Amino acid sequence: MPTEFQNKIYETLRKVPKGKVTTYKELANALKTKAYQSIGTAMKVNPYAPIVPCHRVVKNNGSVGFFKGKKEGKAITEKINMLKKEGIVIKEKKIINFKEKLHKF
DNA sequence: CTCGTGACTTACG
DNA sequence: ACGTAAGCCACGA
Repeated sequence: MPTEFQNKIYETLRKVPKGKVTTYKELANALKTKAYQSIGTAMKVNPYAPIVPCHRVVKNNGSVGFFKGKKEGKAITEKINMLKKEGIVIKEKKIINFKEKLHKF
């Protein structure tokens, strides 16, 4: 059972169009909170896996961060692959033209 | 309620 | 550039 906080995150994150990404910070800013870490935690427990594009959420510096609770391994590669298919260019786990791909609410 | 943890960020040396 | 520390806030125990 997601909390209100998480619900808000998912709702906001769902608005991110395909081919775009967002950051934990922007997300937090949109929610008017500074609990950046809590956002990450919310992703980890994210029960709306396909609906909520948690793979489109990256760190503030453009790093892809993590995915599916795995800190490294092919999960990251899968994430990158998905993003690449959506038009995002990634190099060394960093997004190219990050500022252009960044979606703002 | 308090405490520890965290898919974070920013600042400092 | 890199490591460490501090800060913030939500969540589970």
